[in-house]
Amino acid sequence: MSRKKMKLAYITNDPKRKTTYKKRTKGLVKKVRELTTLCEIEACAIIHSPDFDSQPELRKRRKENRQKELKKVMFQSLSGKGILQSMNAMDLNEVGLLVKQNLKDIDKRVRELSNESRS
Amino acid sequence: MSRKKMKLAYITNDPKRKTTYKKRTKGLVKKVRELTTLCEIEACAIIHSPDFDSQPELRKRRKENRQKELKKVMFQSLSGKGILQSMNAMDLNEVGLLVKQNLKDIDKRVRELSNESRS
DNA sequence: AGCACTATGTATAACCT
DNA sequence: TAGGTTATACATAGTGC
Repeated sequence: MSRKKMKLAYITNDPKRKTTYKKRTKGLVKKVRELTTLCEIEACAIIHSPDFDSQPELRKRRKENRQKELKKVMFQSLSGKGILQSMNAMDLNEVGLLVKQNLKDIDKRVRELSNESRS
Repeated sequence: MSRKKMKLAYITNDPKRKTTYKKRTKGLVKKVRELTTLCEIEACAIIHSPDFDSQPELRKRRKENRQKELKKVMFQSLSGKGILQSMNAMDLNEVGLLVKQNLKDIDKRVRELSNESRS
């Protein structure tokens, strides 16, 4: 978006990608800030920063081994068929209630079992 | 950012705010899409859409009653002292591991208590 | 309400240091 | 590699249907 039009595809060149990542992340954060300010809503961006410090293989393994739970819950489920759709359908509170309910259920189970133990 | 410069403050005018919300949300989603594509990273934006369909009072109560757990965990904790800082410090995986660990601990407790009950 | 337009402000890719 | 500059592409506030 500046001196040249640029294809919207993965930037294979490492330094270039890193630069773009930094610049665009900064811009994105600013946009989120503005949106929250202008409309007084809650919003945040969750960005999984690229792992430039390790070898490609290790990078890959890390990527696979980590980011399981939250990624699944927040990224895939919420973004589902694309971020746009998810944005419209997504309600932060709804997800919060779901999580809370899960924890409540588990906690309840714990308490019930505790009582069983004592009786 | 177009015909006039606009102050970066809450837009009190409802229709205007709604329009801005829609336009900017769309733009934000596009930015997220581009970032994930260009850098092949995982990223998503979580936006709590404004509640225009209810009365101001109801709106307020809803806002208070809902969005507890996830908002706290994701928005306040992660964004902490500001989104910018959180962006830099934030690692999706780290949070995921935290959540996972919590669930694991609870599950472990449940299993232990189950054994106690049986013995 | 929602779309299309467009003048203008903003973000940023390529450079440069 | 990081930070600053600039030409250009993009986002969007205001507007009119």
